[in-house]
Amino acid sequence: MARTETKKNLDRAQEIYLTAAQLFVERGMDSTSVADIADRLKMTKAGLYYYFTSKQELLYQIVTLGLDSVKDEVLDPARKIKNAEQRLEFIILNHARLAAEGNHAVIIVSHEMNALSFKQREAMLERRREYFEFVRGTLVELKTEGKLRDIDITTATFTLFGMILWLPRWFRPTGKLSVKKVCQDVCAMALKGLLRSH
Amino acid sequence: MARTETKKNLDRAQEIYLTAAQLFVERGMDSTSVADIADRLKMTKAGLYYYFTSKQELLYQIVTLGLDSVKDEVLDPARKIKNAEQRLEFIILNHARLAAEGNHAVIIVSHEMNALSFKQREAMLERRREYFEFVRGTLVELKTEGKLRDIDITTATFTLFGMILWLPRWFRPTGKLSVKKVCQDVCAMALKGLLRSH
DNA sequence: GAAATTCTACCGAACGGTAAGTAAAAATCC
DNA sequence: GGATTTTTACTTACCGTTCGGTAGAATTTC
Repeated sequence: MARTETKKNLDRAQEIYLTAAQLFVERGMDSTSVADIADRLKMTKAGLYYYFTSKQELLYQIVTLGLDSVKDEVLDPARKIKNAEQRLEFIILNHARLAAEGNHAVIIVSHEMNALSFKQREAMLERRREYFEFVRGTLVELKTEGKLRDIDITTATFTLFGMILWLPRWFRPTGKLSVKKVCQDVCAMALKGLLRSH
Repeated sequence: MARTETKKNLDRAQEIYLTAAQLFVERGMDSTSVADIADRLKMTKAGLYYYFTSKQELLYQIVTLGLDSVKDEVLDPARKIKNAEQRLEFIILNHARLAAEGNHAVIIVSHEMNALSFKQREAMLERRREYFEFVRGTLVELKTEGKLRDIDITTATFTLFGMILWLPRWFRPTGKLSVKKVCQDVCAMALKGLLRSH
């Protein structure tokens, strides 16, 4: 009756979340019906509801997955880097990599959130804010070191995110540009835009 | 019965398009029902259908409005600027201004297009492509002049658009940052990121 | 009074979600 | 270790609501 969190169950749940995430990125959440998700997984709509209680909760699970990815692969490792300039470079390169590789759950975090409940949205915004403040803090450090150009730090932080988060909109890993090359270029452009030349 | 394009009619139609555009930006197109648009305009759903034949066509009208704005206020004036560096600065400053001021029709152009028909989408993508190629061409010019940094030009163009088009996601003109200041900062950051220092 | 504009009242389709049922696997009992 | 019970992982069939869209009447404008 109620769902128990066995290992196998978690694997299947993740598979479902990732498939849904892919569809949400492809066509948007509102244009993706629960039946569409079921079709791609070759099961029925009702079968899906064994794994989540509402479409809203499904979205929340996906968003959580995306936030976990950024935490594990960008935020936590970056915290260990003392030097602010090196840290900034690490953040840009690795967040850009996640975005360029087409990690659907990560991509959704910067998109759909109107569909979440108030509490869910607050929880998610808080985690996002934590990450934002960490990056902004790195820029503040660089400012006190005299390395940052003379532009508003908040504007700089948001605009940096714009450069990174725009990647999934145009970049396809199948083209002639590699993920690595494109991340390096975005990183170079961002760093030159942010830091004084010396 | 059928709609004639009188002057007054056009004014009212534009008012309706802009109100719809605002709602589409606020909540997304799929989450905005035609009845929602009618409510904000203090009329009924059926009354709205006097001005367009389908929700799809309404979106297309809005997208056309947005593309016209960019053409009139960015593309056409920029074509008259001979110097590539000055032209690039003009493009960034003015496109950023449109985005930061909250021109809803302009904002939609970079968002919703899955909802369009194939023909509509092609027509709109063609106009967008024209603008993209113009900006890219400016970067190519700067490259031949030896002024551009050593990064892939396509990546540079898309990333520049990311910086500009991300603006509406975070910036609100009511805060302590002015539209002018934020556009100048974004422009400075972009130019430093793109051009060699001399 | 004719044309332009907006309303009332409704339709059919699609959607999110649920109730009831079930085959197969797993766990429990003796 | 064979029989019995329980749980897992779904399915079929359906419900209530909302949505885009329409026909035709009513109202407003000139």
